[in-house]
Amino acid sequence: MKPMKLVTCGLPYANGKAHIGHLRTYIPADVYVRYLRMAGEDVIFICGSDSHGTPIVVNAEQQGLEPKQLVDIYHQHFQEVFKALDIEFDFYGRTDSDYHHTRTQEIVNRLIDRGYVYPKEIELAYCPRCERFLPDRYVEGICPYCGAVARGDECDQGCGRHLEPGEIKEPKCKICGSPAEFRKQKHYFFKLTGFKKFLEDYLASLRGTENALNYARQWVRSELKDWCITRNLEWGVKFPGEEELVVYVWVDAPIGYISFTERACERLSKDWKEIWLENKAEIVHFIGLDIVYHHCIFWPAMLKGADYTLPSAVVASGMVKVEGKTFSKSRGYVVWVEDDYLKAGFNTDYLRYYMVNYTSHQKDLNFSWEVFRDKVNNELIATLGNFLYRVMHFAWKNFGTVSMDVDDEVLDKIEETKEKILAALNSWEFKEASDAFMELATYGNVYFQSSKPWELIKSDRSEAEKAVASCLAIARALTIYAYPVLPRTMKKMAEFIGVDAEKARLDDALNVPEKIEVKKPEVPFERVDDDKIQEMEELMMDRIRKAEIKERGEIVEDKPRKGEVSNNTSKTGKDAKADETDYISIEEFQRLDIRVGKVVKAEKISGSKKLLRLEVDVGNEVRQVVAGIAEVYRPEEVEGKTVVILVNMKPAKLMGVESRGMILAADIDGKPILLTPEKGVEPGTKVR
RNA sequence: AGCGGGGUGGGGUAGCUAGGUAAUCCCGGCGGGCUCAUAACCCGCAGAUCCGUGGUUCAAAUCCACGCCCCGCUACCA
Repeated sequence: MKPMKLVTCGLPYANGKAHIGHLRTYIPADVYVRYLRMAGEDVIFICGSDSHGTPIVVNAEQQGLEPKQLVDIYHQHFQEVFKALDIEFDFYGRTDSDYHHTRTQEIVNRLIDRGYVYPKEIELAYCPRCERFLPDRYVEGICPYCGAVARGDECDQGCGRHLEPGEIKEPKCKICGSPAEFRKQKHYFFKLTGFKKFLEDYLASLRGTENALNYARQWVRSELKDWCITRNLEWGVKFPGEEELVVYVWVDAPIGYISFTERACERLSKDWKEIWLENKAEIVHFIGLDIVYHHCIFWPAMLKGADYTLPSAVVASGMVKVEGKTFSKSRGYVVWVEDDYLKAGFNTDYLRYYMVNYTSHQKDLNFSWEVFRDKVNNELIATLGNFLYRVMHFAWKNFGTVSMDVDDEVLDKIEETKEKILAALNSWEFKEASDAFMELATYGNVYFQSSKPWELIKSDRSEAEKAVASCLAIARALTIYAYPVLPRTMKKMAEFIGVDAEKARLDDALNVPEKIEVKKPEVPFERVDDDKIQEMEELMMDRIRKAEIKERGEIVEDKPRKGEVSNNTSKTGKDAKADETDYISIEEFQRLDIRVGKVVKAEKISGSKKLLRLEVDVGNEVRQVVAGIAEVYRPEEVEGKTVVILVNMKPAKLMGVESRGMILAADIDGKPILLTPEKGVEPGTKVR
């Protein structure tokens, strides 16, 4: 009998809404669990909200809430989002629950009893006004080495040097802005240094994705430091014997994997001790790349110290980019799951497919609305959906019930697909798994196309039925194989041919019944139309623009500082270049004939995504100009607009259309924003 | 700065840990076929000096060195 499997996902921090970056971990994990179950494995799948830590306390305070109330909000939010996306945990807990506190204290006590914890006095930043000790990220001051504005622990914007506590000059509380001071405090440390040898051996045998393992191995090879595991906070798990201290969140958060397992096991009538104490299960952690060292270093050392079962695999997903840019909430490069995606009403299977199929689990995933549209329309619909529908529809219309005399070659192909999926899962390559069923769908389309049942039906009904039977067997296999990725749609499609996808096993794809009764099918997927995508892009552009404006305000303040430090940063290259800019004379500038123009007509250039053909009134004439603004502006938006145009631009032909002039625009990451005069100005007015 | 991961046709992506006929797949472009199917399906064509420079080898996208560029992480934010 195969060992039980426990699959966990990194706990979302209950301090903000779910975004697309979260899904990069949760969707593949859910897909993995669904596949395992279909392969006949016994799996427990758990997760929960990470409720503790300073940011939650601060954020709650700023909103006039108790920490628990804030956690309530996001705990609820995440559960709703997961439900909407068919991410189904056996148990979804929260770390501010009693049972979790109990388990955490039990483990911390074990570590203390075994001599892995010792007290030590350290200096910490304290804000007298907030009456709170400040984590380094909440301390701002001046770097003693280069004079740049720095964070408590690191000169993050200047020389990059690591700062020891107390080293920073003029420390200020980032929350209230008042001066901070340093105070001596007794804290407790975990003897991580004693686990170096253990970790080296452990990491040599730990399974998982290379991105995580390589990173962790490297980390252990370098010098390990003991780990401070207490904080001066009210909110959290009390440290045994110290009323003033709580356990550091990164100690208690992973213990959630244990405490949530306990609760899940209660529901499932299983024994959690078999998993966490008796080493009778495989433990697989799905995490984001940013928390590798917690899961591959601190966490195993703690488990080892407390004599709990060690994880057998750590699977780390790559980063998420948005429209090609680094994911950033503050800069607007973010897709919110609820406010953006769900609100727009897209089928949730589309996003599941995108998250799984875009690229290897370890690599960076770029989310772009255009790619989203293309993947849905050209892959899910054109290849998979179309095949399912054309086959079912044809079978229903012409036969109703089909005798399943299936081509052996087809059965082989179905078997082969299953093998590919299983192999892919084994190496955590979910794209490969989903590519495997997409390939089967293409194979089905080719089979249908080349056997021409629509012709055969007129001459040889039984031959036609054979062809349809083989295609139906493929369609049936597809509803099963694709179910973990596209549960909603595949469940629906499976019903038309009498399959219960939720209960099916992968092996069932080959157990073809003698007859299949086909019900009138519905179209599996709705197309994603361009207008909707444009709407989503505009929503994002708007957000990015607003973020830009906000950031610009900040940059202005930052300027003097940047000048000061530019000599000893690695970024000097760019700055130096800026200083050496070739100046142009006023005469040279005057050679530019820049005028205000009015767009009298605008239309798309067929075959081009970026270009619009404009007719612009520049005062003495109407010019034809081709502008690369179609990605951001629709023709009807541009018509009537007053713009700024370089009139004596050398004429050029773009996509075969002559352009006499250039419309000026601000450039935000390659997206143009048209310039327009601040007051009403007649076309032809010179710009100087 | 250190460490880790990358740089492959117009865009995206596979292969590179076990080096061997100049390379996968999806969009997009072009041409053809089909009409059962959601302008969906099928077939074919065009298009890559596989970041650069050296080196190892009979043979390198694939191994080694140096360089350039992008990204992530660096333990008291989670």
